[in-house]
Amino acid sequence: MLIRIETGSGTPISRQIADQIRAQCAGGVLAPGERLPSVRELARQLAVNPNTIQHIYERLTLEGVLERRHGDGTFVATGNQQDQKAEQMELLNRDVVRLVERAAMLGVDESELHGLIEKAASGRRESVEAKEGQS
Amino acid sequence: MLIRIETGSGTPISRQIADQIRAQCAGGVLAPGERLPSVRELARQLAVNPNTIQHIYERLTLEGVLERRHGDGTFVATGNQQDQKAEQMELLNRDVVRLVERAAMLGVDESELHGLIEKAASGRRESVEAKEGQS
Amino acid sequence: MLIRIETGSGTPISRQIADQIRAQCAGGVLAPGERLPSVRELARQLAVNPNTIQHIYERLTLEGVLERRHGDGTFVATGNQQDQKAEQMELLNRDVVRLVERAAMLGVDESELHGLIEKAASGRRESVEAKEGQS
Amino acid sequence: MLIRIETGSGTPISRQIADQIRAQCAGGVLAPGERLPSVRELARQLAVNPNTIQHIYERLTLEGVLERRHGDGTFVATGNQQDQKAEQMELLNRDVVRLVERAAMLGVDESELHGLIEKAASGRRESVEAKEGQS
DNA sequence: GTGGTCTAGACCACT
DNA sequence: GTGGTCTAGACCACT
Repeated sequence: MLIRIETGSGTPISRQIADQIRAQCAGGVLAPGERLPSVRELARQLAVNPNTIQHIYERLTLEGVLERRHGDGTFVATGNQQDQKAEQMELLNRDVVRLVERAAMLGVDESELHGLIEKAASGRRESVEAKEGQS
Repeated sequence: MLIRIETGSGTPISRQIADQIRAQCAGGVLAPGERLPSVRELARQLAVNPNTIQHIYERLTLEGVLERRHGDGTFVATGNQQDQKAEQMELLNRDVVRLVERAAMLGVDESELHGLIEKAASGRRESVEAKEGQS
Repeated sequence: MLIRIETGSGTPISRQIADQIRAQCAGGVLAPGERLPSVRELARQLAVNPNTIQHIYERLTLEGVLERRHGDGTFVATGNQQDQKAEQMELLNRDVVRLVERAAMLGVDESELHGLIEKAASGRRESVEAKEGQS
Repeated sequence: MLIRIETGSGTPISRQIADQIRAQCAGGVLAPGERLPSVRELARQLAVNPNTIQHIYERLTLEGVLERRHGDGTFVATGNQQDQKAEQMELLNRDVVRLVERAAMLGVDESELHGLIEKAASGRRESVEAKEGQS
């Protein structure tokens, strides 16, 4: 599983991780029924405390995004992907609206904003390709 | 001064307000030397506790964004607009990068994202025009 | 707030506490909008770790039973009491069915079970009266 | 042997099964010396992992509820039925007390609770008669 | 080996 | 003073 943490961004790491798992489940990057890394394993990978991951998995389970099987593991919940995707799209759009407003306040117009998006998207593509080249 | 508060968005209102004042000062929507509403007046406008505005003004003064003149009022600080704008642009860009990543995880590609931006921008234009028509 | 913990019953204390708060909110013993003890205060009262209470309050907030206001306190959520009561009644009834089955396996018939209920209910009444007499 | 498993009730299935065997041995539904189904047979009947049954039989043997005869089978232990019944009755009563408290918190009084018990008991009788009719 | 509960304690953000 | 996040680590239950 690919999770990126940005430290010192103000957003708590647990929220960053949860948001990314939620998005990947809703978007299908993580398929329904797929097994997630164990609490300890993901904690090791991301170099965070196992309790933090435990907390995130627990929360996402309550939300219906994940399913936990005691003594077995944690899995992407099956069913209602449609609803989850719709909800995530709504949240994404809300953030787009906020971004546009902040940009306007800074005197950044729409075309400049499209430019920033483009640059970020191409930067992301390169970074993903680099990762894939590694493995 | 135009500030929009989004309740229930997770982001504390004091941070929402401070971020918007910072952006408007950096972007020139609020010009250097311009007088801001009094603590009480802004609190009334936004329907928040005056203490909250008091703390925001204090903090932004420490950051060098605002200037308080005892017995007179609070003003946009003069000078170093350039630095502030650069800093705000960096923060904006960081959020753009995050947005692009979240979109990608949701299976939303770059062109769809441009579409969302466009819709939000035109929505914003209409809402601003409506407000201007009122006053 | 009146919470009773039974140690050594197999049921984790966090579940015992959460169940009782849920029932009291659904039943109206705790009224909508009412302030709950702070995390630290309830932890002290019940002699459990504050983290345990934090966890319980967080979970009940996600469930929509409570509402937390940062820097202010924790409150009984307003609205949908009806649904909550119905849900709690269903859970209670499920436990009644289980109890009846276990009793049957032990060779305890319905009338004996009614006797046990009666004794427990009168025991509870006395204990509550004693508590009220104290204060 | 009649065992009912309720999935998704929070209580682990191994505990549900063990509790029911214990209750039936204590209550005499399973008589002292009576042969239990083999590990594999019971696992097949209940559609659970044979390992789970294996552990349950082991544990109940340690508790003195069952007796395993190598190369022969598993049997209800002889003797000390009295003690077992007393212990089970105590556990049942403890659950009755808890039920009464939860009901009280929900605003359900004693007479309503008797009604729920009655309904559950008559529902159980019907279901048992139906099963007996089948075989 | 997997998840579940609980304690202990630090540091931060908000009103 | 209130809630929010995070680390560290113990012990238990389930497969």
